[in-house]
Amino acid sequence: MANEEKLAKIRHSMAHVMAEAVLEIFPDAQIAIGPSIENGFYYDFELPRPLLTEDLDTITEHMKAIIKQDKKFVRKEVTRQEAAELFKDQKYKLELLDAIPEGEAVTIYNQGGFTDLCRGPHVESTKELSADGFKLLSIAGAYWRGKESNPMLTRIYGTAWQNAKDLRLYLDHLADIEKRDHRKLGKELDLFSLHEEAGPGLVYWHPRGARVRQVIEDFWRQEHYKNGYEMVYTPHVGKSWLWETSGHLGFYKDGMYPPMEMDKADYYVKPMNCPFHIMIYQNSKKSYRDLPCRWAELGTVYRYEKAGALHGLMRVRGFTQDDAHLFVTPDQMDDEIMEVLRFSLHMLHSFGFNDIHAYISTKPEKSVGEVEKWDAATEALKKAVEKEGLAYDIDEGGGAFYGPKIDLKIKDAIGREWQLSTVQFDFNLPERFKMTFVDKDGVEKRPYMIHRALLGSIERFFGVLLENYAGAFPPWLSPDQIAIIPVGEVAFDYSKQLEKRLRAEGFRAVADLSNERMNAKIRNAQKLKTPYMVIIGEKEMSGDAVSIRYRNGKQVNLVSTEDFIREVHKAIDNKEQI
RNA sequence: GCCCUUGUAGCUCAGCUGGUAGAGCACCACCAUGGUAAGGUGGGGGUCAGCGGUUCAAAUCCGCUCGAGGGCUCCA
Repeated sequence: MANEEKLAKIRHSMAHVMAEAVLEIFPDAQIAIGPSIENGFYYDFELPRPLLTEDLDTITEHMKAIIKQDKKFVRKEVTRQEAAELFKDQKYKLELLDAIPEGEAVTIYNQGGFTDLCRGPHVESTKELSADGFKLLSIAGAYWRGKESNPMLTRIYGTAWQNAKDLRLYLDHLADIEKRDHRKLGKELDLFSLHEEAGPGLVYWHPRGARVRQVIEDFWRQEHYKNGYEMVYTPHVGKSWLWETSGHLGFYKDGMYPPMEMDKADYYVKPMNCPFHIMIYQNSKKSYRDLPCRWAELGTVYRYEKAGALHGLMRVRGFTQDDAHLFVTPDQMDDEIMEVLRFSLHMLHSFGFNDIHAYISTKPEKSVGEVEKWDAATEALKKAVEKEGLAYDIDEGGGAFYGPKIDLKIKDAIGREWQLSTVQFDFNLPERFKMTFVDKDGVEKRPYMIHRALLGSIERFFGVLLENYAGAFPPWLSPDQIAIIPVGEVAFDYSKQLEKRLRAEGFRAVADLSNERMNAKIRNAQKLKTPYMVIIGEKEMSGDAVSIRYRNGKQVNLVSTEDFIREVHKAIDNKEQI
């Protein structure tokens, strides 16, 4: 922790050094804000011209020179008038000064050639900064104070560490992230594609990607049946009545694809599945005996995401939610929430995610539904999280206007967090659709409605899996599980028969009978990250055996085919990574 | 939506300050029949994202549009 504080000081000080360097190069620059952030720092400027990547080199040179001068960071408390005088040419600083609450001390830091309005803290001197422990990474635009209506400033991002070695490690980490990029892997492994000419943000699943998706979906359905859910299918479009009733046309219209007119009615492509599930609920009068209803659907929805927000599979315009809605009586709520949470964890664990953190979001200022309901629901969420012994944070006031929620974030193989599961109460839709059930006392009451998605969306989840495994899926998920590689043409027939035999076992096996040398076939299977490559030559043919080459390069020769089949079954059944 | 960057063959990319396009991989054909990460030879394939402008001449310069990348904002 002390180390984190030290790094934060280094990074914040580095931001000041960068500001000084930028002012040396552009004396007329307006400086805005420059904090330390995770792994580094940034500073926002208003510059006389756009920055080029080459400028980063120049700025870096200036920064190194400043660092070597062993400049002291001197803190000083000043009056507002003094500060206003000091920053009279810096409009953003003056705005910041105005924003400091009356009565609070105004402090400045000076490092010789540069003074900044800043509350600190900083290192004592630039000699504590490492001239080769930092790197300027990128130039970006950022709104002044994060407001879309404000001017766009130029932000320079950098990373800074205590020494060159730590910087090296971090840059290696960045390279690792780049290698794992699901967009790149998706291309290399021939899993999916996007086609701008056919519509941005819409995903095309290739055969190899579709195989993985099938495995995920089959598993998902099977587990849902095991856990008391029913599957439903609902339409992809609905008349405006549906969206007016749900309220989407009122507050979410911009997020929806525009309407199609037919028979004098407007039809909208669904951005959510909920109203459709409610239609099923409304189809008959419900008794407390019918509840809880647990209805699940892999529902494909379309949303108009802003062009700038689209990102590979992670943020798209058409995606499939692994959705379910639970309609429950008030006294079923606690148990149902606990079950949902338990089930979520089970699913995440099944896919190899064991480092899970929960975030509970509570009632925001603007909300619908009675306070008692909010309290009861929030309490149910907390109890469930505590019962599962999950680490959790509470985001006070961070819930949606219609109900509190739990989000689960997992950590992937290289420590990045991804939000997958979400469990949300909804006090809005049951009201709007006037949903009821008849309770024991014969009185019509409102059911509680819970939305939940365990994997989030199939597209995004697939992207997370891809990055987590760096494309090397464990055998149970791998598009191809076994590549059969004949040494020469004499082994082609045998290889074909072996392919048949392995497929009969349920394995995704493919014999490579192409006009290539064995070396090239191994290389190709290796590039596709196929977990098992089995080599078939005369020795194997005569002994009903295979020689296994694992994708990690490990080699086991002349294993009996029966033993190999058992081994693969075991790995698949146990969802092992190899 | 905004800022910066960017758009050359299916993929990865080269093409200096303007003179009507190249490589490797992939694909096709032929030869080679091969024991653990690319065998050889030949061939086909591009209105240089689109539209407009400057110019004798534009992949190259300028403008607009569309898309992509990195950010910001947004993600009820």
